[in-house]
Amino acid sequence: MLIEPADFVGRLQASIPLQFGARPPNPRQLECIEAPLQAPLFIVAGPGTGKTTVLVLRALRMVFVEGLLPEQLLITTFTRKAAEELRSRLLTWGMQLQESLVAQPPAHWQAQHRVRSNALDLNRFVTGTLDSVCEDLLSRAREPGEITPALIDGFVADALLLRHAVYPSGAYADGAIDPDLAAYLAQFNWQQEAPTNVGELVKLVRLVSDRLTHDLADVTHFAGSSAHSNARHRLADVHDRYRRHLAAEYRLDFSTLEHTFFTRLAAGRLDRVLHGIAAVLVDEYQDTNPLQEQIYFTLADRLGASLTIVGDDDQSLYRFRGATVEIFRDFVARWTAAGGATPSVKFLIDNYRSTPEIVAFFNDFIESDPSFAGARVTPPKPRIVPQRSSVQLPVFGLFRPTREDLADAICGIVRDVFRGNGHRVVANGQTYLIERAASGGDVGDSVLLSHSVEEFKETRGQTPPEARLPALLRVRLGPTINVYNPRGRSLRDVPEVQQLLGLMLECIDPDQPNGAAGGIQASMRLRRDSQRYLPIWRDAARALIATNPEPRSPHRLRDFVDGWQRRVPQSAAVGAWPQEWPALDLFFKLLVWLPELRASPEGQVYLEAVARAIAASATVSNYRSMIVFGQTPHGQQSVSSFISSVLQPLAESAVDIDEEVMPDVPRSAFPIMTIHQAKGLEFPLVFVDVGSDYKREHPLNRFKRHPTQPDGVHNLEDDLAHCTPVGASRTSRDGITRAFDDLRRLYYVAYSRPETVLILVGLNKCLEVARPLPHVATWYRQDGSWAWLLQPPGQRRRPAMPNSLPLTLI
DNA sequence: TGCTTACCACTTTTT
DNA sequence: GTGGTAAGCA
Repeated sequence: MLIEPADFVGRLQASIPLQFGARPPNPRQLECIEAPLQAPLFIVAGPGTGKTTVLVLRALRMVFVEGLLPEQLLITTFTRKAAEELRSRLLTWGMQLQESLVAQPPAHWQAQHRVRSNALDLNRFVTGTLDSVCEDLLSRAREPGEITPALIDGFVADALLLRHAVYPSGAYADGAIDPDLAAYLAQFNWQQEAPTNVGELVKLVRLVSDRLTHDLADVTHFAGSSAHSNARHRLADVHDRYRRHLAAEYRLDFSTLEHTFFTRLAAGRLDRVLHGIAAVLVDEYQDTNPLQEQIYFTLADRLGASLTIVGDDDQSLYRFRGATVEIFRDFVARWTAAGGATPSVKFLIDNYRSTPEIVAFFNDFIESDPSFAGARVTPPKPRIVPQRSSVQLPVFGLFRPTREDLADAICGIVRDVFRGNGHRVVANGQTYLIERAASGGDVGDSVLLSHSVEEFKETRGQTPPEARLPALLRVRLGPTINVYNPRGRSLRDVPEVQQLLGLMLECIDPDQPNGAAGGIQASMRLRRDSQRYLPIWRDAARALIATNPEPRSPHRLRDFVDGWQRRVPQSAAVGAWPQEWPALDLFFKLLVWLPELRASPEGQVYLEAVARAIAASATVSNYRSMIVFGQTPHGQQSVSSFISSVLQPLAESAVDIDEEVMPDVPRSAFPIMTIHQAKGLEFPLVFVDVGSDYKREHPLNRFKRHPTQPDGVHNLEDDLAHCTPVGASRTSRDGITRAFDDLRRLYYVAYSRPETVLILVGLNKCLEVARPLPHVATWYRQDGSWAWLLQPPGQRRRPAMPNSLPLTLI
């Protein structure tokens, strides 16, 4: 024992004082940190209660007090980002503890303690997402002569699924999808539409196949069901072919990675690499799937490892990828049924993030529909207890007649708060002042959370796309305040990216001497999106060239492009045009004329995505994204190769942006994010969009506010219920009810993000009583009744306005 | 209250 | 393109 149990907390406070706001861990947190290792520990932790902190401190206690080595701890979480955060805290706090031991050795220490403490290698904690840990351990468990399976990404996996399973099975033949299969799969598609092309077919087959794996389904049983018998047999065949192909080629996709890990683990083939693991700690357990649960159970069982589970059933958001909140909800029962010792259950309910008003709001929200109670851990975690003191600001509601008015109002608040002296609100005879933090508050302290961050609604007719709230904010806040919404627009639609891509295209593939547009491009058979976008990009480039942008020396943009088109060097110092030129180099040279793209945070995200697309093509294209000189076949083919392998995917929106490029959202820009992205984050000022899109009660948008039918994913769960062990626990609540549960959890996450100010925003329509717009976010219940509208006893007439608003309208 | 016509809306997330 | 709700009118 390096540290006496009683000394541990003291040293924590001394060495990591800021974490608890110079306050010792509260008694509940301490109980979780110190709970004995023998029994599994199940922690239900509400938002802002420091659950990751507790997990990290429990891990450190295991090392410094219980005497485990870092390499004996396996700690997993759900996303890469969370995993990085966890690891960084383990390292920094662990090192601070180590330093405190050097500076002030405990009284009982002898020489051996110092040696042991110095020998502790905190880098050897086994941490990561479960997938990354599985991958790592599988490759370490490799026997001599055995081939290490390679992990493939979703794009490659789908290509293999199509080629080696869907086609050979006959599910798609003579240009048509097996009608039985299409009819069966329709129920799992959103809006219940049958797949009409191979792309949609693969997506749905992937959905079912992955789910069969995640749910540990009995595939024979699945195929043998009487309903949709043909389709099920076909699907089981596709599933089987795909998995056999992957196995034969030593490849793993994400679900087979976990499954392979599980089977080898159960067969004892991983005992060598897992030897010594004494504790397994899992964060975000509410998003665990059945296969992952069995991995954890088997790990704990085979290794006799101590199990610590942390999560919040009310914050489970990942059903679409197999997350099964029931596994968390029923953990105690499932664990004991599997033969485990009775777990110790702890609740963390002290919230250090939000003001009492905000905590009361989300507490009331989660309890506002009695039908949700059955979705929660029993007994449910108690109401969250606010620990911050009030700053005398209620939760606000900002509702306006039109989207434009709403955008204006939001902009006014953001400007007043971050560029002015604060925003003053008079409501209910009171004056409230919303101010930025005295020490360096900036726009990045606020955020707009929305179901979708898309800036434009694609309308199918000829009408121009309609601007959504994020687009209106971008225009109204600019140019003084930038918006940070890199996911709001497809790369191909961003004006600056269009200029860049157009310039590249103009350089490598100029018009023919006779004036025909894009010589080589014109000769290629391009798909529809490319035919549409390539000319748009060229136009954007020409318009930019025409403005003669800075810098104009040593040469103008026009001269640069002209030089490239004629393949004549600009500088006399360079003799002839090189035999081949890397496209990436052209890309970087052109950036000189695109300062916006280089300077803005969004621009950097876009640039990274385009650069990655070019680099990726270098690995698949024959020309390695080189542009070859001359009117030769190679010269032409290198250009057409670039167009088809780089520009075509960009035109088809097949290139994803990666926000990890920006480790932190820039402080000076106004961030807009989906609620999913905001999970785990906190902001002083949060706008939650509860209804900027809904002009009327319309059936086509009910699914995102008050569903009338289950979503595809709920139907899939129902359909597979009979052939998977976890099935019955899911279907104890029917599909439509689970759809409501999901919406409630989504807005619970949104409402628990703010530290100081929460403002619900939407159109006036949201508050109408005469023509109601049912929405879970505005506290409508599943049965259609409205928690904001109380019927006074004895009165027959409904009130004209909601009369039980838990927020202050501004 | 019943009928006709105008209007509106058709995701999101990750390993 | 489609299909249902809102709103106007009798």
